[in-house]
Amino acid sequence: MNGQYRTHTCGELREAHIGQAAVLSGWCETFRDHGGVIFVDLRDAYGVTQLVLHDAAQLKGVTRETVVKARGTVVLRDAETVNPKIATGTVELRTDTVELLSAPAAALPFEITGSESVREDLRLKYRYLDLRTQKMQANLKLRAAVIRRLRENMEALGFLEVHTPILTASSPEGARDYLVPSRKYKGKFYALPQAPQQFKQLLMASGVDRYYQIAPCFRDEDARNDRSPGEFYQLDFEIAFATQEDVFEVTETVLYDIFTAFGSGAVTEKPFPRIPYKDAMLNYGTDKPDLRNPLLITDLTDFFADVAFKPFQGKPVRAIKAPGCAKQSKTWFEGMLQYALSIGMGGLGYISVTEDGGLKGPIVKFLSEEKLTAFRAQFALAPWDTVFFICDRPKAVNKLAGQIRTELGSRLGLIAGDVYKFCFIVDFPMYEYNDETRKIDFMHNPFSMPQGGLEAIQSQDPLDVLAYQYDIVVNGVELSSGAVRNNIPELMEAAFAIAGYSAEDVEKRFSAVYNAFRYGAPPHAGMAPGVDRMLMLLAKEDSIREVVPFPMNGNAQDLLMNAPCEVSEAQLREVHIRIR
RNA sequence: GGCCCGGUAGUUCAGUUGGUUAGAACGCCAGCCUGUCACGCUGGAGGUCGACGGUUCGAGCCCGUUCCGGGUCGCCA
Repeated sequence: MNGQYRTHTCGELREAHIGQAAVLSGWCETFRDHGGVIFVDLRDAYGVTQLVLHDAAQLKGVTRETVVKARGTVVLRDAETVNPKIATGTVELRTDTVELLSAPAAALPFEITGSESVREDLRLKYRYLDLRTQKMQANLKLRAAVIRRLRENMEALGFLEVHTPILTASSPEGARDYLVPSRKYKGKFYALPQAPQQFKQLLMASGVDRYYQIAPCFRDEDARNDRSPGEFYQLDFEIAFATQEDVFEVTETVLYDIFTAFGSGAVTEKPFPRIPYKDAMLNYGTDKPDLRNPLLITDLTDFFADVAFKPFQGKPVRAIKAPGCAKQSKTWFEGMLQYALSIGMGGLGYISVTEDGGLKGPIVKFLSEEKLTAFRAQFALAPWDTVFFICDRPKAVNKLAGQIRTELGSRLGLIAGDVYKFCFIVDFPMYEYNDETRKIDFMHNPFSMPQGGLEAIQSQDPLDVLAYQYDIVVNGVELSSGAVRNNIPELMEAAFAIAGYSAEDVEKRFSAVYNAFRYGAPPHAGMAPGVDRMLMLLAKEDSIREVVPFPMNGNAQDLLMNAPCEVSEAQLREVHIRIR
């Protein structure tokens, strides 16, 4: 520090500095004017120091959040006036001169220390004020530290960082693209990449062995609490000559390290559980299960097949045992029923175990003695247990059971807070049936390698073909999809043919990758965990916007910079666009 | 794009069955105060109740339209 603006930061002074002359610069956070003595909390990025003045004239023109330079002497505070809440609380700066370094700050649109409870659009419009809070400063620092550590991890594992283009070609599949009009080529457009997917596959064909990048991704889709509109960052990586397990090993190593280093809770020990998609849908009712929730879903379709209970006849039935739940009040059960109705269920049946071990509930009388015995045995029922039943159309029953499982978990307080439960979901189906178009579509990534290769594509029912396609999930949040890629042009043609694409379509739509793979492409696989979602989990934030420095609002507007905005006629003319 | 909820002071909110001059807290302004740290005390300013239209003797409140915000579903290969 050159001493012109400061000799110390506002977080630095301690008892060792007593008696020294010091110069501090920062924002005036609060004033406490006692007439004869005035206290000012001076804040900078490193902390807060109390200034003591004896003449109000020294503060002429100084308002809250005005930036000033204070010159004075470090003095010890009396024992009874020590402030244990701040690191500098045993000392203060007896201030001789105060000099304005900014214009006097205008009246604030909201109180900075209370910004968390302010309307989000107002916080975003004045983001530079919002970012002054301790919490947002901490989130900025966390973001930098996590990204630095991600890089360190990937470098240590031998990955090569490669930057791929931001201005590239529109891709026909997937999310809506952000388009950029071309000036030199009338009627043509660049697009911002939804992900560097094709580039990283081209890098594999280029002889790069292990690629990674903290990659910006752009998608013109509507926002969610865990989904930024417009743009977000992924830890994108791809490995040549790799199997699914090779990718898992990297993912486990990096995520375990990051969540252990920056999280506040136990992290799943390696190896993370691998759960087949089909099992996840059956046992948890979702492909992104929250494993903190101990409740499991059981398939009781066969059990009820010969039971004369009308609502369950001819439909799949799922059950969830909630230990001790029968002790809940009637109101509690009412609340669960209301929730079930709100998600479109017809009702929510259940059987409870009474204190003396008896079974009660409207369904009991439809079950024979043998059935009841089998029921008790299957669920190892104890007094006060409750088993809930979910019955619906085959398309809906798993999802509904999953929602009931989640709701029961949270209403019964079964979700532990300080723990990160990871799992891989594996063996996703390659295709799914689209009810609307009555066609077979790719379920996830069309570039995934079908399990069983060409033979499976040619001989199996397409809806039975699995892909080397996987997700990494933590606490019910999907961090990323990934896949072993299809690197054989002939197999790509066959896989696309099932979804209704001709070889010409494939060559036209994905010409770069398709052509590259004709000249020798190694087998490869990869993944791309979302950085913003990681940060959201690590910072324990409910909204992804809390960990993004300058996020757009939910309607994809930048309220600070006023984007999107109109542009001049001249600009439009240059890029051959007329607005109608 | 569908559905649900909301819009009252700079901010966060209250506002009863439609009824006198629309309130509180914090912030802001002025004054007082020599040990506070969310300082305290006294006083003051600050409102097109999102907008437009309607019902009514009378609308912050009821109805319609519209704008804006939030959530959710669609969407996110």
